[in-house]
Amino acid sequence: MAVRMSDIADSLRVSRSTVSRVLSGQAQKFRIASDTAERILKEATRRGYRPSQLARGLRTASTRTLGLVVSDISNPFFANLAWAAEQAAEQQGFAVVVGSSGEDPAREQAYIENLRSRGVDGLLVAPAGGSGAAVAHLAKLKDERFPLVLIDRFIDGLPCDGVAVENRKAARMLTEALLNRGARRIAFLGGREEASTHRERLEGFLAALKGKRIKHDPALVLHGDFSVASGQRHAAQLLELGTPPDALVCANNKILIGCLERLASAPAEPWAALPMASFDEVPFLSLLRRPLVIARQPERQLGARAVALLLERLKASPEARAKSAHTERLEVELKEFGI
Amino acid sequence: MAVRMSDIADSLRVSRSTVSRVLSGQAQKFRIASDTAERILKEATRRGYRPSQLARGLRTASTRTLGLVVSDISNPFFANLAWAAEQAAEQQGFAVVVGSSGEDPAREQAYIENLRSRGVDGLLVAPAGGSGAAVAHLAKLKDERFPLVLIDRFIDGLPCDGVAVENRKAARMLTEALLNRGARRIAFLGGREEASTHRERLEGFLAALKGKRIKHDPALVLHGDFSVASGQRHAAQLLELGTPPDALVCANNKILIGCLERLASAPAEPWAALPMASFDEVPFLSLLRRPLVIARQPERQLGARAVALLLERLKASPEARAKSAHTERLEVELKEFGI
DNA sequence: TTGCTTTGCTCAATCGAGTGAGCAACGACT
DNA sequence: AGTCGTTGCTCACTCGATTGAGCAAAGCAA
Repeated sequence: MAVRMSDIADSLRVSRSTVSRVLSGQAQKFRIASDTAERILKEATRRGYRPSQLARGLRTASTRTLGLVVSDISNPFFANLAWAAEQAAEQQGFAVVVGSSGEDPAREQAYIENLRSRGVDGLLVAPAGGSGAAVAHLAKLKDERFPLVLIDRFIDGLPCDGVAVENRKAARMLTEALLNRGARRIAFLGGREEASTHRERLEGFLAALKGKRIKHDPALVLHGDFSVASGQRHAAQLLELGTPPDALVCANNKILIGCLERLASAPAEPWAALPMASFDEVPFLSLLRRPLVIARQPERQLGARAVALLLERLKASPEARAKSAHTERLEVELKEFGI
Repeated sequence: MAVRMSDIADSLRVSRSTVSRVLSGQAQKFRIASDTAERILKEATRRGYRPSQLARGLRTASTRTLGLVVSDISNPFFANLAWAAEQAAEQQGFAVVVGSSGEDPAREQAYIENLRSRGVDGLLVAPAGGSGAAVAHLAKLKDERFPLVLIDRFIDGLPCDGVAVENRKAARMLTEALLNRGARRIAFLGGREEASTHRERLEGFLAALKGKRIKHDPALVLHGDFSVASGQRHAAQLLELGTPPDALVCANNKILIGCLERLASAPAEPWAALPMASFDEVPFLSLLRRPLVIARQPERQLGARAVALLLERLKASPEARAKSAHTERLEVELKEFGI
């Protein structure tokens, strides 16, 4: 169906090798007459030749493709991350194939297997997280020296290249912003306990309280997953409390959304004007007329740096690939909303 | 590096053909002794054999992969669509590779070329739209009888399988909802003029006005693209108007977001309580305390139906592929918010 | 004329899996 | 003993591109 190299070779009465060399820009190196090269290029364009990446990948063991597995593509944070990664990769002539694990380690593993059998040259993974069996497939990648860069989240005991934000510091700053407003009884609406982002953000939260010598009420520290539903459950749980909190910290945007949705139908006092802090942006937070602090993660930078790290590993010699893990932490930007 | 068929064949002292036949479930058909088959399966599992999709795809000219090109993956509408398509395809043993064109026909074309050279069996495309050169690559696909299903948007003069919602009807219903609230001077905040979604929604809007014998003010019909920035520009433009509108219809969620953001700093009268209607959901619309009607598109159904149509075409014989285009229109669900 | 270099290509193997054709061994039947 | 059918495999080509090795022709020098 499609035009092949041999079609071009045949109709120009040259060998496939010559065509291949011209089309891969090696004409000079192999002293192909510039006249021949020109004819080949012209013919290739005329017939709309498109090389089969399958054949090329099979032969060269490289597809110039990266795999990206995020935990939830419907979260704009990851969508933007994916977009940024794609742009960064494209500049180096690499394509990116994106998959979403839905926070399920089994799906994540299936996706990774799938991508590898498709011959991706390297992987970017925002791991669903966990430990033991849930991350065994990631450990295996590392054993096999398969180029892997973690993004957004890390795995305990798996030293590996990776890029994430300063979660601890950011959470601490968010919490301190609330403390400075006079809050003393702050709740933490967390995500998946297994996720490093959850744990680091919780640590930052606790550190801020400790800094002000405030003992925290364990009933105010909640976890679930990073979903809207989880945010709703958290809010519902807080509404049951005898003594309500006087401020909230949400571990990500979806939790914030769920929480706000649930609180909408709560008694105005004290819930309507409760100061809140959260990671990640959400459309029109500014319209909510609520005291709100947001830690904006630099998605574009995260994506671009992760791709850069991965490409660096790809270029490195196999021996060099065993070198120590290089992890980067990017700064967040704090944004204040509301009255 | 990875385990190959011949590795298994060698260590079991059988031929690669036998291994291939066993692993592809053709053991019965080729009368492979069940003992041999068992040994092969066991060895394959033990060594963690993962077939090379590159080699397989090259040989069989099928990768059991579908390509999906959306116009903006950072829009949750498309993200959900992609997710739904992926789930639907997976059930039939197909994988989906997603790409985002960013509403740029040239990027869209590049993406499609790329996916085809990677050997996808078929394509789902939400076209950036336009006409002439901007859609020539889609027309070419059709000429070549390459399996293609449009999704969300159609192309004028390109009869082609596709799935979208009842845009006209939905826009008309949205507009009528505003008219029933007493609005008489309604503005339409559109998207890309080239997109069929824009045009159909505009038609529905105009039809509703006509139904009430209201002559529309051309100054109230705006277009740009389907972005937040565009929504902001639309709102700014309306703010300049001598006679402000008394209600708004937005062509999609991003325009709605941009518009609301811009209106936040507008004089309360009459902007604060302006009734609005829009396509697509956005988080916590319910919290906005604004009269608001939303046409929710059934993303899951859209994705699932599109995949079903595409797989149907794939199964069809090449001759049957020339059969007339089959387009489906799904119903939207209207949701009311606000006071 | 012989020998060497340079130019400009071609040959053929290779990547990993799929597949039509074929074939040896064995039992059964005439 | 010869023929046939069945069982259980193997052989070798193929997909489309890449690549090391090799080779004919032309140019040039001795």
